[in-house]
Amino acid sequence: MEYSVTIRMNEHLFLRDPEGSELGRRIVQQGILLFDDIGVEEATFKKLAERMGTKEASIYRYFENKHRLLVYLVAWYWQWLEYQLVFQTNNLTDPCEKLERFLRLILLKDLDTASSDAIDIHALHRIVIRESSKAYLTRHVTEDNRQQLFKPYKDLCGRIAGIILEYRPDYKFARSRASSLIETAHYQTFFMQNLPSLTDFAPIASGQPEDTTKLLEFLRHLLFSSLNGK
Amino acid sequence: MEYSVTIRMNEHLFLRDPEGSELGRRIVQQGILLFDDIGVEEATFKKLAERMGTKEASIYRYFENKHRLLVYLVAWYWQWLEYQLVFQTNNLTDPCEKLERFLRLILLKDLDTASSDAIDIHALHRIVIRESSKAYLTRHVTEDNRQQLFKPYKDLCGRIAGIILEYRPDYKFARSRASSLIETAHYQTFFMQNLPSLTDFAPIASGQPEDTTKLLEFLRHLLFSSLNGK
DNA sequence: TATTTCTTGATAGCATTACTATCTTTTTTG
DNA sequence: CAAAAAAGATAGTAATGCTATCAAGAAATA
Repeated sequence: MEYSVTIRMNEHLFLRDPEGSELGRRIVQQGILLFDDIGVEEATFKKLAERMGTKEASIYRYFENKHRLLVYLVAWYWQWLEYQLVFQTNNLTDPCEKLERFLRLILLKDLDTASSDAIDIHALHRIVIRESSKAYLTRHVTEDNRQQLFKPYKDLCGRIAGIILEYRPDYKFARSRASSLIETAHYQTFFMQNLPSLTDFAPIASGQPEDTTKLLEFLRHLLFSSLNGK
Repeated sequence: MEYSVTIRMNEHLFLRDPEGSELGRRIVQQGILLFDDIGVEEATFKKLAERMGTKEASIYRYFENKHRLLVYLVAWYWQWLEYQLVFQTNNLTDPCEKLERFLRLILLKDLDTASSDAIDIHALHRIVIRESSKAYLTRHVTEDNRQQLFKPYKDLCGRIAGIILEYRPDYKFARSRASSLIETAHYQTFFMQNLPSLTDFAPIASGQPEDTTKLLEFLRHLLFSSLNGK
């Protein structure tokens, strides 16, 4: 699986391109680990700097603030995911199969964990589940949106909507269906792990690596029942 | 419609019961207006105190912090909604009709806006859409959950799941279906208003009172296609 | 009615956060 | 090698998120 693709990011996401220097790359890499460890809320640039052996001010040269770093990471994730989708489906013709591939992808199933890259994709995935909605649930969505910060997410949704329309050209809710699918995957994962009584996927034993098989089945059921309905 | 029902709240949600004093009630009432005006992120107890003509310290006597106030408001909303659901469906026998009622309820459709109560339910609804997921998307979910802070949400989901099972006793995902329905209603509303390209409900003209008719149709379609599927 | 208790007001203070500014040293690059 | 750019180091500041204390007024109780 191709991890080390250089993903070109929107310039509004940063002050100085973190891909352009060793320090920048470490900010991203360690930022992911910090956010995953203690959560975005508890994280500060000071703590990140200490963890990295650098100074707060240096990080501020790359990212305007913590929120922008989060938006950057989430955008990176969506671009990465879209790339994976394209890569995994470009030899497929059946839209049904493409959707199935995507379902597995958003749950990060069957992914070779040998991350050659500096990015810990599983940590990033956990951040996306817990924190990504905070990237847009703010007062400045409109402004951020104007700066195209959510373009990667919209692009991905657009692509899924496209596959849905390949499958059912007359489906009326392709975009809402796509965004619902993604969001549902995320908070159902969160609920399963943290508020299991809101789901039907209670873990067999606590401490067990959680089983996404039933969740996948649920998502598949939801998606295809809506697309196959009269 | 009964607004002025006294809703009994979990004691862990506050330090001193806000229902028990005039000041307390004003904190809740004005808290809703402040959160709605400037968002939870921008809100502080200092600003709330200034707005109310009281002191920061007085508010701290009622609520541990801003987050707890948010959790309180959201819990209140869920209890209110469950009450409305019970009230509106206790004379119905058809589970299908009950679900239809609920769909309209989560969108706050056909509600007599003559709020006799001090609580501005529309403002609270907007807060729930924008901020409620932040009530549980934290590092201390587990602890908060142990204190039963999310019980109202779980109770409501449980009730919806119950209706689903009335309708389809063999449905395997009643709880996930219920929580998905609620969450989908919320962020699709948010997307419709803020990131419309993620939905199929683009407003006809900006500034127009947004039309939830198509969203309602979408939710109905999603719900019943999954329940009626083979 | 007197008194104790409870509630709120008023003021102060403190550690942390979220930056900004400046200056020096190191590294890169033309 | 010179000039420019990046990073390190140190300081500082306004706002945030509290906690503490004490006095005044209101309410409950003896």
